[in-house]
Amino acid sequence: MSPRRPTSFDIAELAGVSQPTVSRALSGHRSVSAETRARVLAAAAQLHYTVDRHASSLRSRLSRTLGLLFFEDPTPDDTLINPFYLSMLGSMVRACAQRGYDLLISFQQASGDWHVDFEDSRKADGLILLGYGDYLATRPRLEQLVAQGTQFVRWGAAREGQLGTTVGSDNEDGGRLAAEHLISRGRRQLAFVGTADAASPEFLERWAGFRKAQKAAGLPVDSRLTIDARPSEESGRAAAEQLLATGLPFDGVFAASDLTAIGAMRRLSEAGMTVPGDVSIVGFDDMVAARLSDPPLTTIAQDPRRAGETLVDTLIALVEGGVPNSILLPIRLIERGSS
Amino acid sequence: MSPRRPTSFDIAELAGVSQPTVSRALSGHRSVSAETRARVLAAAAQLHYTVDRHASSLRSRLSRTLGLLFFEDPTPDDTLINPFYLSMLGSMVRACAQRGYDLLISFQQASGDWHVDFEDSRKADGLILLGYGDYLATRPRLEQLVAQGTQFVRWGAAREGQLGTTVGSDNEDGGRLAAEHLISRGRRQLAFVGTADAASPEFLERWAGFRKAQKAAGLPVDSRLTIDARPSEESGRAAAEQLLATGLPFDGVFAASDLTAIGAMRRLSEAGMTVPGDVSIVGFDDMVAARLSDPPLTTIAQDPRRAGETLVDTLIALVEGGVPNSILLPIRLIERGSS
DNA sequence: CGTCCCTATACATACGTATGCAATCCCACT
DNA sequence: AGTGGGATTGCATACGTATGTATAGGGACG
Repeated sequence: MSPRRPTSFDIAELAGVSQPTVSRALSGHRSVSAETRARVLAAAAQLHYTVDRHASSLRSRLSRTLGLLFFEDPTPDDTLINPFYLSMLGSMVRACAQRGYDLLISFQQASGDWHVDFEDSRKADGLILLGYGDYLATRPRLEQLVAQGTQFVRWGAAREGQLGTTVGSDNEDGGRLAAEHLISRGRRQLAFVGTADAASPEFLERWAGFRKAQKAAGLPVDSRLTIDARPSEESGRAAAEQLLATGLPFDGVFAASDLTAIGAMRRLSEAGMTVPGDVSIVGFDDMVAARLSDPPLTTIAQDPRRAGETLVDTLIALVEGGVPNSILLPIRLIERGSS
Repeated sequence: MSPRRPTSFDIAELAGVSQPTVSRALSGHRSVSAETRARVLAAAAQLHYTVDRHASSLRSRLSRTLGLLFFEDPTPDDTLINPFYLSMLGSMVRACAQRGYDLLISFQQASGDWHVDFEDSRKADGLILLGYGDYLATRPRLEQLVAQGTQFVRWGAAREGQLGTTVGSDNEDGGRLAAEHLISRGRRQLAFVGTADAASPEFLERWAGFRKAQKAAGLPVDSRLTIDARPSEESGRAAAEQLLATGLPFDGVFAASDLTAIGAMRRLSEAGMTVPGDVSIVGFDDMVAARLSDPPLTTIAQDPRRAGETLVDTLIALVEGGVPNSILLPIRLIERGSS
């Protein structure tokens, strides 16, 4: 165990300058001559000096830390975080490290006091909000965040008149891609499986883009071919059941989530329909299981790496005084066997 | 934006005591009378006071933060973190929050300078090492950690003469469970698919437990029925191919990973074997795809929630001066259709 | 009634850095 | 040579908390 960790005073003495000069030299302040800076850096390297984050943060009132807040689903299933969020984690950590920031991770209930807690304890310079949505009930907390001057970026659907900065995938375009792909495969009677109400803005957008492209292609849209379903295999199976029960003909299905798609595909196969012979299926998410399903699932993929990087970059821009715009990330189609 | 954030001096004035008394009252120091403490707490609540983490850490030399270090695989695939590690994340965050700690997340290359960086910058009181293994080449860094007095806990195989504290699943028992399950299903000629060398200690243990149980049951062990494979579907398919090529009869397969199991199962089906008619298959991990495969995969499951909690609890015990033992977590069999 | 001890509180200070301001130096310009 | 100004550097201090030490108060005991 080392006797004592070196401070900027030790560096100062070794380099023959004052402590403030060390601080300025290390932070790249321009009023330090090149020669002095070099001497300071050499001394710092020699003693393995690192700035003490706590002292630095105390003085500068900046923590060089971003807070990553996962908001819990209403269903408090402990271990299951939205897999897409998890897949963003890697690139977020990396992007933070590159810019010299740390990433603090935290779970919050949308109804909790997180909006004051983070500001009060000064743990983070800015917040990344995952899964917070834009629900009316929780909007007051965002308003307080803005009032406090706390910087934050949300992942989600960018909409008019929204508070703060948003980064999200172009879900509507994803819906369009799905529709156009099915149409290009000669499909004419298209069904949508997934939630199409305002409580799930992302699903709603997928639905809207899908239906819009359908109309644009001059195809009829039958509202009885929109089936409500949640992102689970069971719900997908149930939705397929309902679809069959309508007695209506259909030859293409777009599911707003891969799990739903896989469940529906299973159920339709069991009912004697062949995939992609009788019906083409397109999912959404490109989760691991999509590649493994039988047939492999054609799906719409978001880019988690880019999403994470963009969130971090946007937040850092905000924290450092910029005024970045909300961003809509492109999305792409992955063609596999199910269509 | 509030004019100024309240400090312990503000609380002191409001409660009619001195600043040190506020500090002691809030930290639960016993030399503060119950009445005074109540007055301080009331004042703190009234002003929404929170301790400034930076000042507190600077003074006390404790950050109340744990560092979570993911070590990268040799293959630098950006977005893919070991899914099991990700599934532990939730419970780790929760456990930290419960104990009043924050969790800082970071990626490291095993060859990097992380071992000095974290100690020097005082960012965390202790480290959780995920994926660091116990490779000879990297052991010196662990030694330096110990020499510095840095507290850490590793996830992995607990072995004799190891540095520091380890938490891991009882992989050997997992292998035993797989073997006994297959045997209970009447299987007699058992194959192992996965890595059985020292570079992957966890896989090696699964293999060892599997073979040991086989011998204990009086079954013959044919080393030609141990096939090398990595955790991917392709590798599983290739392994099945090799297995068939041996010409040896087999009626049970234990794969050290679900992905391998699914790949092997596919390939064997294509080759005309029925599952579980001709051959029973057991995987390892219980990933989402295991439930979705056809037939659903019987598998050995680790408990990510408990794993995360145990890692955090152990590290906190260490940080707070305890001397916790290394821990081996139980593992369980999940029976599904593939066996 | 004095002494001692225990309890509860206040006083003083240190943690390590960043930054406003003053001081110095050197050079150019008049 | 005198003045001014830009470029560097040093001085002093503040950030907000935790803790060692001193102090005041109040019983208990002889």
